[in-house]
Amino acid sequence: MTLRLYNTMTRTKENFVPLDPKNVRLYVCGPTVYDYAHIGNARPVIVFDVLFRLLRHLYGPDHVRYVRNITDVDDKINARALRDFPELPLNEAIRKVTEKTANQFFADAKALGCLEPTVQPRATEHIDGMIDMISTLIKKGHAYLAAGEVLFAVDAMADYGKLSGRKLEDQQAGARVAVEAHKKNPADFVLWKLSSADEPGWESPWGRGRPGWHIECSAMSVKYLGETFDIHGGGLDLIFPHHENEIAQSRCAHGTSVMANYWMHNGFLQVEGKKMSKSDGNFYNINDLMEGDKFGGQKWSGNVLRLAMLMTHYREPIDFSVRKLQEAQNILNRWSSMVDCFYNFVPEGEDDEIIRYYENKDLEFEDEGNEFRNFQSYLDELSDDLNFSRFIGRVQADITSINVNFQGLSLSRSELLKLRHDTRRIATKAIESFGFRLRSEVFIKREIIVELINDRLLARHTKNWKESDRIRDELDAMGIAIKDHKDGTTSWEVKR
RNA sequence: GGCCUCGUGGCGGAGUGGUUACGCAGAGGACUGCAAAUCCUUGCACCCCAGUUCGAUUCUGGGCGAGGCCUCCA
Repeated sequence: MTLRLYNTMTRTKENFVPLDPKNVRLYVCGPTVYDYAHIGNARPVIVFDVLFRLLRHLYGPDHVRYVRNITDVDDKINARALRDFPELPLNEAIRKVTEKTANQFFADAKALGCLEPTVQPRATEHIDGMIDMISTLIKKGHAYLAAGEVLFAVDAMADYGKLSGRKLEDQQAGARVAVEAHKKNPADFVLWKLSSADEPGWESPWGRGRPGWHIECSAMSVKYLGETFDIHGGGLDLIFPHHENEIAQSRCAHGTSVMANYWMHNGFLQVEGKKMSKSDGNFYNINDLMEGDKFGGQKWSGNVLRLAMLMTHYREPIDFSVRKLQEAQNILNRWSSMVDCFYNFVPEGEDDEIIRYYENKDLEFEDEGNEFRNFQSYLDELSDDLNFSRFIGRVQADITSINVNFQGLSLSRSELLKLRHDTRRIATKAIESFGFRLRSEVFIKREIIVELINDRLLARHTKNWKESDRIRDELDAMGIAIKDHKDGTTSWEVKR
């Protein structure tokens, strides 16, 4: 099955054909590091991680290049630096803010089960590239100097506004674009602006200044992906003006007809039915949800946040709610219990004093399975414009089928076991290779557990239910869940 | 005002010109010292109106409703 993606440029789903299958190239607009990432920021990070992983499966892990930038030059950063570190020199204060924020972002992305992009370039390390590009634009007549700014001239581009379906006249008709005297056209946007002594700045042919917002992505994408590449992604709000302006800059500078062949945009997020905003008190950082008890009075793992985010199709608006997180938690518990049926055994041997369940081994990507269950079918679900709901549905179906007898197939017992084994293994591989962790990581002395369970078996034998329940609670507090079976035995597993 | 997206059961969500996934939650049952887990059974829907059609939730038009962008907010 071919990969189909919704392309904002054409407003239709299209078959994905890479420019070079040996080098599939994806660019996604990353965060501006002035404050910790909120859960709205988490959506594109997770969505495009799924796309990245899918592309890696389809074209091979070494043939996909994913670039996500860090915007570390921005007036909001300056403001934050002045507020948080007034005693430091500005440059130092800015570095403190961006370092700390970027590191937290990396930690958040990792906790959400996302792979690291191939390259994570920082804007401040690409100022030269931006200056070169601006010079080219001036030389080609697409930009001009006015009142200390270098501005992009939208009138010098015939099809400006194609991505957003917006005509210049419409915007002027709306009269919402501020008219500034020095601009030839009110829609012209800044490529470079001069900095005062107390603002960060770099030397340039137009004086000491700093870049406009849009130019950085054009400069970094050409450096790492070339003049034309495959997919450009980001949030819905970036379509205009950010992506529109990126296209204008890149195409006019390089003289190309397209910047990227496919433009993908994720939908927005609400919290408990309302737009997330600081003033409404429903504003949450990713970290708040994982570390604190701010949302629904409990901590939510990156695993749960990831699934909750993917339960809704990436282009649809999503209502982020406690109820949704609880459902995601329930689903993951079910998935995990399936895994435990197979993986949750106590390794015997001399060095098993410490039990370690979670194995962080690399997953293999080759297809495997049988005529009923195979890994490819999971990829097929996602290949329809990242339809993760169908992926989830397939996991559920496969888990259910593990308990089915496959009647009518006249299988032998060993064939049946093999079929179940395959199903379980493939489902596990699918889930884990899309960023979820089903196995827990715990370190507990095994002998302690065994001792407690033996004590409890003794208590149950003498019908000392009070003591029995007390031991069960004690194990529970250690993160161990137990099950009593008909035959009088007790098994246990690590809680998640 | 301009442009764009979307309206499926209590909730999340597939999908389809006709027989209406799946999951969560709920109800009933099996099992259990009580639990947990698991299994079985089960109720509940396609925003409104008109059109096309033998037949529309699915196609077309209109309406209503929701959300987004047009303000360097993912």
